[in-house]
Amino acid sequence: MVSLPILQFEEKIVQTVQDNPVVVIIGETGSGKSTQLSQIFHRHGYSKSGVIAVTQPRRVAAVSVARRVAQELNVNLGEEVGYAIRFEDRTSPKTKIKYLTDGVLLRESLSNPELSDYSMIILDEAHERSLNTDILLGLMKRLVKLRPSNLRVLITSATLDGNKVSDFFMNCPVLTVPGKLYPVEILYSNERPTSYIESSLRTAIDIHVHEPEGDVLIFMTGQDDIEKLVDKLRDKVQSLEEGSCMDAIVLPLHGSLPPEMQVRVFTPPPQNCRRFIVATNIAETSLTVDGVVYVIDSGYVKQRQYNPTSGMYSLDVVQISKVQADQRAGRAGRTRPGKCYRLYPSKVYQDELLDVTIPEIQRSSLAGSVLYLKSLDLSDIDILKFDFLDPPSSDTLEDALKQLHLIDAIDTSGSITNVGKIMAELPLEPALSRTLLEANEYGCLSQALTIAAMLSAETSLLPGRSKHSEKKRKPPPDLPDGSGLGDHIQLLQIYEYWHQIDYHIGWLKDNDLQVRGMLFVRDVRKQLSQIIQKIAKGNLDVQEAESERERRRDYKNLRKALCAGYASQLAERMTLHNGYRTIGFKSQLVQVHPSSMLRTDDDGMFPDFVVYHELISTSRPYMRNVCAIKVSWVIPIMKKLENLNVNRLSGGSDQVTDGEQRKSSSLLQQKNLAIEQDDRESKIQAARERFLARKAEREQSLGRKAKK
DNA sequence: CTTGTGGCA
Repeated sequence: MVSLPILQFEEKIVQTVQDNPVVVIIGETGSGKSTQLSQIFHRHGYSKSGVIAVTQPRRVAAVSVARRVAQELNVNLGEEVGYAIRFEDRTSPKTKIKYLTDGVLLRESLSNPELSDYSMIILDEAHERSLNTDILLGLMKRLVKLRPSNLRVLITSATLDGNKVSDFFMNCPVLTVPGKLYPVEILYSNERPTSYIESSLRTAIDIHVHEPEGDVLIFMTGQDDIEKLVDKLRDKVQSLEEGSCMDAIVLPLHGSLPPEMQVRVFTPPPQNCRRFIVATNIAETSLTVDGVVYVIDSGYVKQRQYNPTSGMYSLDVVQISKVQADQRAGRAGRTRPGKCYRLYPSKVYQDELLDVTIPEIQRSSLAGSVLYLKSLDLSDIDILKFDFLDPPSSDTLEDALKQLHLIDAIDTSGSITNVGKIMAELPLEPALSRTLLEANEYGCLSQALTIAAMLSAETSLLPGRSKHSEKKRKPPPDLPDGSGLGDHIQLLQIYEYWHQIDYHIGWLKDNDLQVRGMLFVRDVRKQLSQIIQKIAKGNLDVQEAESERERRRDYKNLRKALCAGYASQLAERMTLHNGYRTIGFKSQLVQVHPSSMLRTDDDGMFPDFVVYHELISTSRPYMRNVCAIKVSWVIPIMKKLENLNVNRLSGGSDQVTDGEQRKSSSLLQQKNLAIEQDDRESKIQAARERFLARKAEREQSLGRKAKK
């Protein structure tokens, strides 16, 4: 503990912080910055005038670091040293050092914009550049001007962008604290491999045969590649001559692995046995595997990116940045000197890899973040000019404004509305928070809460189609089917059934539903209910009786509420086939994702209009999680689209550009088209719906009986 | 006719 490098710099750090409102600390791995900085300033009296806050990008980190600091100070966790993460606040009035996720700090800033409880805010791991960290960086820049005398801000970062952060904070001082990593020898390939699975395999076996003991960590891009390599590696290791080298264990490691499989990497291997851990970038920062001496770095990573013009996400394999490459290499030097095999030439590292990873804020939809910033009521700030360390493109900001306007969160001049203010208080995507408010008007809040919670679950809850299993798929054993109306309704029905059987875990397992995910959903739903009750200052019906629901099997009100929430995520079916054209974004042809529960009518056709939760481009552009809606609900949204003026939303000039004019006239055509369709098909549509509803009811009651 | 890098309120 005493040997932590950072303690040798204590006086220097304290002195610098005393003289400067913002200081950047470059602390390499093992410097002890996460546990020591807070204690240093606690010792020097900074906790007398307020709490010292340390933010972490991840919940496990906030908890584990707080635990360690409490131990080192020999106090009970939750008293002088505490932490706060979603669903769990372990702090008390005695708390002087508080570890929290940056998401929690953002929420706190909503109710107390000056964050007056804190005398010092330490943004740890800022180089990871999470969306939340980036917003906090912008807020901190304002806050130190508001509280120059009684707030100190520390930002920890990586070597490669310390100066950039310093520039952002008016050339604040940068202190570098060495780490405690052992040297890592970097070995490059002569050329880029044609298949990096094969290349990883060769390198791994080479290490196994020729290098002394020590575990091998291999970075791959995703689950598929990991499974392939794990299989090949196991085969190869088995085929090696008995006694020619030590034993080997091959372990996969990625986020969709069940927790009990993930923790296997924490049990040390038996004597004279080498472990190969084949991992995604989860092992870059989130999980630290002890005993790794060799790292194999493919040089690639999977990244999700957002296209603001089309509203479409894609998951692409891209080259890592130098920061990531260095981070990966560092994983080999935690216990003793190690080696890192980069499966690309040094020239690629030098010339092609970006210095730092493109921050998340430039790769995501910003509707939620923009709403958040608007709700802070920073009167002097035009959102397009908000001072970000790396500003998002104006396309992304305009897209966010447009989406927010379509769901009534901001008015035509871009100011936040009362509806928007309430929405911002809910920890949800704007589409879902808007749905909740609308559902409350229609008397189906309880159902909407469930859907919002289900869609908040980070990973997919439903069973995926396993590839190696037989092709004919069995109908899902017990799962409801959304009455054919789509995936939102199915998610609702699944949760409601689980609720009825008292959250029985066995039922989840029997139906391949993720237990962890569903428990998370239950927590989220509870939290959302509490927040919305508090906002309404009254008794909202968040736990509607089952008998009530039974009478409305077509979920009409609920679907109407979804339509309001997803006003910017509409699609219209093509006349002759089941493809859809998106409305609102640059119009594109998209398909209903094949996993969807949306049902076709007797002619094999999907509904004329749907809302979708997400556009994702994989093998083709798909809508994931769709819900059938009626054309009459769409008309008012079309009208709004037609009158939309993005320039005004962003507080710019009122003049309509040529481009805007063209856009709105084509929207007008869209609208007319929709009305024609309405006339032609409304009767048929009504008949279909009645039919579907009846059929669904029949099936529902049949399903129930069969179970009993 | 088929997706899931990693996080967070």
